[in-house]
Amino acid sequence: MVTKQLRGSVDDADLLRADSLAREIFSDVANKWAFLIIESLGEGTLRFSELRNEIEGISHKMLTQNLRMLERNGLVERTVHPTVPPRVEYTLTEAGQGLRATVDGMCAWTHRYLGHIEASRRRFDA
Amino acid sequence: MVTKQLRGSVDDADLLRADSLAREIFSDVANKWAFLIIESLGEGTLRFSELRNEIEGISHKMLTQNLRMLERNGLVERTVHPTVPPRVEYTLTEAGQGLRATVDGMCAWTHRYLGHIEASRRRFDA
DNA sequence: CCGAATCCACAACGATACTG
DNA sequence: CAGTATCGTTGTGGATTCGG
Repeated sequence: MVTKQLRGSVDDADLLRADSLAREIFSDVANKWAFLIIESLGEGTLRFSELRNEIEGISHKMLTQNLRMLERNGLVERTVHPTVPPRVEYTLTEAGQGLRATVDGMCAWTHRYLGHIEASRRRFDA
Repeated sequence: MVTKQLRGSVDDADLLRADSLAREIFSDVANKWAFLIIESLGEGTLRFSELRNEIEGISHKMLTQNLRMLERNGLVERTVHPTVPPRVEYTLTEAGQGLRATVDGMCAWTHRYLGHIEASRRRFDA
């Protein structure tokens, strides 16, 4: 019983830890720049400057910041070619590929309901 | 030919408009609170206060703000019961249900790669 | 119970300049 | 070309209060 209680509390602690971690990951990854980066890298490896061109409106700073974050969470792999000028390439890891389906799903959803949403907005704004 | 040119430019304009709208929707919806709200409403209608309890750490303000935004975009329907005290219920529309799959996918992904991510973080932070 | 408005601390972001 | 650092501005988000 004591064992069970102990086991129980350990499991609870683990669950709590896992939950807070999950929440943290959610906060990191569920933002528009991260999604757009993943979407862009979905088709293959890209250089920093290529990403910058691909994703309209993203600043140098936001791109580096989000790439670091995605790298830290293991969604993106960064490889530096020690040439001159330097060449840095980014590619999705397996985990990153795993999220691609989600992001693609959201893109599809957006286009599917575009008209719907536009209409709803007009109604609401009146 | 003129017609074709005209048609062409109209289509281009439409595409541009659609793209910027899509981007706008992305900016609105691809944030953690919106996702957590959709996830919570996935199981059925909830009151404001129930949502507040369900979603740990969300402030009164963030909840109202995001609910308005989701309502404006037609993902959530808001129904007020004119009782006293007032009772306000939120429920997913068809469009909202459409996003549910995406959000669920992300939740599943998070739990699937939790260990992966934790390890990657430890590596990176060294 | 729900929502809107106010105030304010602090984080996000863009621009710029500098390094390898 | 890619990354870091700094600075100034804007905006976000929490706490609180008042109103329906």
